[in-house]
Amino acid sequence: MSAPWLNGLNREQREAVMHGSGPLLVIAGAGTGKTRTLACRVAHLIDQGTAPDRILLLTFTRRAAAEMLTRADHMTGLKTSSRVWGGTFHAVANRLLRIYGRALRLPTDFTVMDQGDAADMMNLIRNELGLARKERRFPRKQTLVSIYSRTVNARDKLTHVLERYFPWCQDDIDGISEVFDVYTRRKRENNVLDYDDLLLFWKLLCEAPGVGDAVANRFDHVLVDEYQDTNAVQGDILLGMRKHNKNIMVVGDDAQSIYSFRAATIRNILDFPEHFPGTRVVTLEQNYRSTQPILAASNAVMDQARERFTKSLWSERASDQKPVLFTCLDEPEQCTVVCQHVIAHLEMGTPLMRQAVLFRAGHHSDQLEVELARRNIPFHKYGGLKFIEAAHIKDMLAFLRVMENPHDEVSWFRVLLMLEGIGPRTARRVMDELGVRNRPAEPPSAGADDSAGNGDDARARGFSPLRHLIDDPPDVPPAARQHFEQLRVVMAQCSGVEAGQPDDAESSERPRTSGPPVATQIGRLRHFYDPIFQHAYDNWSIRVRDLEQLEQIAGRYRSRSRFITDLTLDPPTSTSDLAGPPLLEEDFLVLSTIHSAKGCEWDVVHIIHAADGMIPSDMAISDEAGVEEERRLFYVAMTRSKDMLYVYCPLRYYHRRSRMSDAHSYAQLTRFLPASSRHLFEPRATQDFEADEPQLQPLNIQELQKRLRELWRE
DNA sequence: GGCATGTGTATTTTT
DNA sequence: TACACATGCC
Repeated sequence: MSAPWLNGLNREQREAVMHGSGPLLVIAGAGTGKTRTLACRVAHLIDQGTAPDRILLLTFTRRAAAEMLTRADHMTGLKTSSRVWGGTFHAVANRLLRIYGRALRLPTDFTVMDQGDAADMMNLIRNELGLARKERRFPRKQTLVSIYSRTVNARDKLTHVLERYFPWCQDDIDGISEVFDVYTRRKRENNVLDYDDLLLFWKLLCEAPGVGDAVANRFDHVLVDEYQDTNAVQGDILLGMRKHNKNIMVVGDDAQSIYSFRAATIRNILDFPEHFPGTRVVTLEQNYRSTQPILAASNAVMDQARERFTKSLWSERASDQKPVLFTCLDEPEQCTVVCQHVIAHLEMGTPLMRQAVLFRAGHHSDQLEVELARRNIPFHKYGGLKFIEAAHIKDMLAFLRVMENPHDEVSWFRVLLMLEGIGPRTARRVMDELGVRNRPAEPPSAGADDSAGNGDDARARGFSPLRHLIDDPPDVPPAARQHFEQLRVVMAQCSGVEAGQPDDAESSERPRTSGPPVATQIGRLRHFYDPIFQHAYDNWSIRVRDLEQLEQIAGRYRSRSRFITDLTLDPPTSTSDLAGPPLLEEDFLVLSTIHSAKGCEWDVVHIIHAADGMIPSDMAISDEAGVEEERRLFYVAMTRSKDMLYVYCPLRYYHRRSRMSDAHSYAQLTRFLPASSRHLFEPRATQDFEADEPQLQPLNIQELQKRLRELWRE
């Protein structure tokens, strides 16, 4: 009675898939068929009679969830996957809170702030409190968000977070906690949630008497992928979701934990068996992805790790080809050689899409991108600066956000500052006159059983800053008047709030339900925005394409609310996402940060900038844990490769201070490839290199040997 | 009060 | 290189 999709699984995979009830921990090394196992598990559960909508599949990206569910559909031959609750923690939190949020006195029509919005709000508060004009430099907005986020996600004390991760901010602790205090309140006043709130409120939801059980009981099975990269709050959420029903499966690999900067903690996976007594542990060790020499080199990197789960990955994929360690003179040479190798593999039959160039930081590929463009090699870049972070996209979204949530101060501020003749002062006054912050407070929840919550709408209704703008616009300086009037008109058109309409309860606070389709709204807004845009940005002719793309994406949505939320929770990761599925004949090389490459695989992988200071990043080497994470990062990069791995290290970096200067410094090969593991690689370099800089090679080896000795002394 | 311009500085990874 | 902040002019 073995289902067809069980054929071809190995013993351990089958054990995980067929697991009955109760907690299951799958330690899945790189390339051991983790995705397949999860997909099979979903198929199996559905086949055994579990209703698809009673399965919760938590993944790291929406794409990962979609892929697994599609695979599950193929196995069962059913089209049920769309009913499974699949997605990231944040996306699922958003969905649940819109259904159950009322129990926490959380209005269900909140909007979600991304990190940029959160930073802007921090900045507003920072200025309001007069902290920007201190004699000493107060932490920047982005730093404030990082501190806040870590404190929340790690469930840590501010003092400890500052001491450990932001020691240079310790003197400002009073100001920081004041900012956070206002920030927390302001988010409620503005009816917005940040990323951290989504998790935090989900956790609170689980703990709320009555509703907590209702939320948990909604699911018969909870499955979690990439469990090594979850944080303390996410750990709590799972505990809360499985208080009674213990059907939970988590899959992860401690050797691939690379998100500690987002407060992810390895403790979740290590302590899982204690949190869920009776856990069955299954370890997947057969690697189906990489050739044996690639695996040997990767394992050698992890063998030097300070602590780890012992597992020994093995592969049946024999090969004579060791990974190539290519020593380049400098970065321009690295670009040249990478391009040559990419073309060579293409000519030998590996399409560009089956090849990837991986790097530590988004800007590490800057020079390569220029070179690829020069050679007409098409590529798509993942990670790094995203579409959604571009100023003109944020501008356009600010219009939509204001209409969606007229209490969103950050977006109002952004919108008003776009108008010529309006600066921070006037913007503040206009917002005050519109009553942006005067959102009627949610009435106290009558208690646990009040989840159906009703009747509290009356207080929230009857008043909207948007209606105020349309019916009774505040006065603005003469220079801004015409512009402001145009804004008023376009907002009225797009929001569906007609001037002079009676203040009827259905439409006054919730104009969002009416109005033209989102794409039409964007089109109209662009009429208003285009002149502003062209004035504000020198390179507007390039950026205008982004606005067109935004309009195009909007065409897929009926609801403005969904459009904004999706864009915030699942932003397009590369230009490819924007164009929809690529044409069949279209081939492109993948450029990706290592973080964004998680879970992916390619036939040929090129890791560039394998130099100390790049991998590990200079920013991360101040403490031991940081270096260890960089090591795992390098390991993740190496194990993405199936057939052929190139590791490149430029030996010389130019300082681009001035064009005339040829100042440069010498780099060391990454410390993760000490002399002792060098035999696992095939060394290559350009011929002229040794003649050019003969003294470099011995110098490096000495230094590396010194580090190796230090390792032993530990 | 807005805005253009100049100066100093810090610079990873992402939901 | 971009951003935060100061300065000085309208």
